Amino acid sequence: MGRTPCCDKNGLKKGPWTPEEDQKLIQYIQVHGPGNWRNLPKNAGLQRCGKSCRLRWTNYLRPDIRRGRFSFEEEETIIQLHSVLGNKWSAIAERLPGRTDNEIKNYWNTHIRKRLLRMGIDPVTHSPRLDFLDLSLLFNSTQLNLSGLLGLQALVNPEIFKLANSILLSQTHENQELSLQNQNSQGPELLLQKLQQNQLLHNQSSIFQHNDQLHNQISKVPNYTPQNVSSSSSQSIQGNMGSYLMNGQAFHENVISLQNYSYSASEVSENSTIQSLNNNNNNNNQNSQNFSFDTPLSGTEEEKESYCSNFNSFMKFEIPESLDFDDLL
DNA sequence: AAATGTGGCAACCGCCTGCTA
DNA sequence: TTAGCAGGCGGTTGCCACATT
Repeated sequence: MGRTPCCDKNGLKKGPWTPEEDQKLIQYIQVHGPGNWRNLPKNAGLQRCGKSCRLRWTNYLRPDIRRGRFSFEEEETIIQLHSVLGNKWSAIAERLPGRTDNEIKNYWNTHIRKRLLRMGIDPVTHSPRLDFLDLSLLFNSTQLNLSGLLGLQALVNPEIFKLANSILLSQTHENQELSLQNQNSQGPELLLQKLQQNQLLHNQSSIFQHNDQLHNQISKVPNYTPQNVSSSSSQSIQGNMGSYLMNGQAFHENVISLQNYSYSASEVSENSTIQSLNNNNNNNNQNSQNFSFDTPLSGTEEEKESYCSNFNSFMKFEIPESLDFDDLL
């Protein structure tokens, strides 16, 4: 009838391991090898549960464990794998030699997750967050094409948004040089000039900023009135901008520097389960017709964090190829 | 200098799956 | 056949160190 219990939990020690206990465990496994965790504590002279021994060995004492700071490559790998596998830490750990699932899980929760949030990326869906953004402003813009631009790159690049905003303000003041009638063909050039003038292209570390800052800036854009949004025109501008930004810089058009880092809303389930990556942009038009923008301005933190999955197909977002997360902080 | 807050991480908890007696 | 355990896994907790007030 079944196996006998692995251990009698009464009287067994819990809590942090002492160096002496570590030494006993190491010495025993060096002689007998890992495994048979049920009998290991007794044989090794440890007052620990076999489960605790296994955990200590696999997460800390194993000789092949790499300690220390995660490299950028490791971070990138983790993000990529997480976008595919979700919280399957053991599966992710298999692809990161020397790293344990526990270590990766901790690193995700304490570093990467927070950084993604600061960057305006939902760590669950790996899509942009617009938590506090009043999206109606974007859709109601009189500056159709520019608003499309704002809704794309600018959502993760407040500097570009500032620039676009300044253009709008210029137009408001009847600055003919920045006539928005020419935005489709000349807007990107003007933007580029502005960008270069402001040396924005040389300030990679300022690319991502907090959403509330973005929201504040959007609020400054004057005189919005309703107008349809053409995703194709948005794509056009985005493409141009992508080209400009890519020119000698660290952006990839069509996203995905942390490779294939682009999703569409239709492929993100309601419970934020990651279902796929590597989506092309063909779904953008149809997806943009099916949105429900119930901005959770008064929702819980979790709701706010998971919000935005519906917004993905409206926009692409980009991550600098050589982005160093630490530089963003 | 002390109190309080925050972040990082090791370890535990509880559930699930597969195995075994 | 099946009850029940071992091992594995993800989520969570709690301690400690450091930062801030």
